[in-house]
Amino acid sequence: MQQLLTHITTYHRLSAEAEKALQECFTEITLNKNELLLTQGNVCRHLYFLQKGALRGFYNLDGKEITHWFGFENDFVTSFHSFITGEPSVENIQLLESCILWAIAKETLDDLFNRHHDIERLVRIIYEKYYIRLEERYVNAQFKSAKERYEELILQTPHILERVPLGFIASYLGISQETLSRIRSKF
Amino acid sequence: MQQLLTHITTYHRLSAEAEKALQECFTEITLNKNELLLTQGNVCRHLYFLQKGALRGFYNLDGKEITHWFGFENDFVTSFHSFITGEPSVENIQLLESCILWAIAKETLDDLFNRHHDIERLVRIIYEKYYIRLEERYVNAQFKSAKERYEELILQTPHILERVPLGFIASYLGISQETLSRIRSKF
DNA sequence: TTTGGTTTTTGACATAAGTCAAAAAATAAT
DNA sequence: ATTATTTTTTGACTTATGTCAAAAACCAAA
Repeated sequence: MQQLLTHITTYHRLSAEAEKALQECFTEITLNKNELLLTQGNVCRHLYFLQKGALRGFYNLDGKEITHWFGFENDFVTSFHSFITGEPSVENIQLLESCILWAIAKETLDDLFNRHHDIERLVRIIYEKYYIRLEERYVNAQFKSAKERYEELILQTPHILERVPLGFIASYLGISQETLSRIRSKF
Repeated sequence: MQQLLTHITTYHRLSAEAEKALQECFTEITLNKNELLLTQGNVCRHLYFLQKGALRGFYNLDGKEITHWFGFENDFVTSFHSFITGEPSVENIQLLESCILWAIAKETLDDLFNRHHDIERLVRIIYEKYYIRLEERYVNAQFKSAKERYEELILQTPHILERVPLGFIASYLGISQETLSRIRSKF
């Protein structure tokens, strides 16, 4: 919990009361490797803070699993579309390692927003940062070669190679595993 | 201005006072076709609401212009990264048609946030919707073929073909103009 | 260790998309 | 209308990446 509180100060400093209220609204969850935090078809009613571990978001397309994001320490994770719209999720969230997570339900968060302007500001600022991150990913996906995308990924998340199977990384990069292997072989 | 006020109610209904305050903070701007709303290297200090017209965001890469987004009626536009971080923009915003815009400066918006929780909520909700949109674009960019991306674009923005030269559309789709032409020729 | 399973790499070939050059079509200017 | 300019299409060829199959490397138990 302390880690979550410390982490959010990198975005915005909360008042003591807001911090206390926030603290009371998160619940600790631990799950084991390969377990699913969310299964497609279900509504994702929670936002999670990933304290320790790694996970991936993936969906099924023509019988193949497409990994479209990874989560690591200090990431906020959820099936965003489902969480916001309340519609069933098209994606699954699977643990790549055993994880410690902190969960908050959407209604609880909305309630916090009503009680503490400060917390809504915090989330507004977090959204801004996450939006910028996604914009960067979008530009990479659309306008860079497979090799460039791979190099960019290693730069951004150097630890990823030791923690995530190459098959998932290839999928995330939008290339076949064979192509990724060949890119890697040419140092 | 009325169009802006009406449009934001599709996201969140403001109190009368908040609406009044908001109204006073936007300034009307009209610009002609081909003019630049923002030039790379400059900090983008404003958020704009596009009442009428069309524009594009593009940046230069190896001497080529990469169009990475379009704006149309009722879109909020800015160089988001620059607007949020205060760093010089890497992108340009150019008018594809003569436009009517409403501008608000970042400090003015921050001031509104302090005075009206309600307006910060509105923006938080707008961010959520724009994030979801961008996620969809990302998935298209990364995991779909050029043909699929084109079909998706036509579905989302049917009017785009009459308003935007194919060269810009090809760039936006991340393909060469020749490839786009060939996709189109096979109906 | 040895075995069995998973993950990663390699090879041969197929396909999607890019590049360069030129023609054709559409638009704008005289 | 006629010419000039820009936009779009077509053709020939190249390159990046995908697919399928098999081999190799790696890992985890027994």
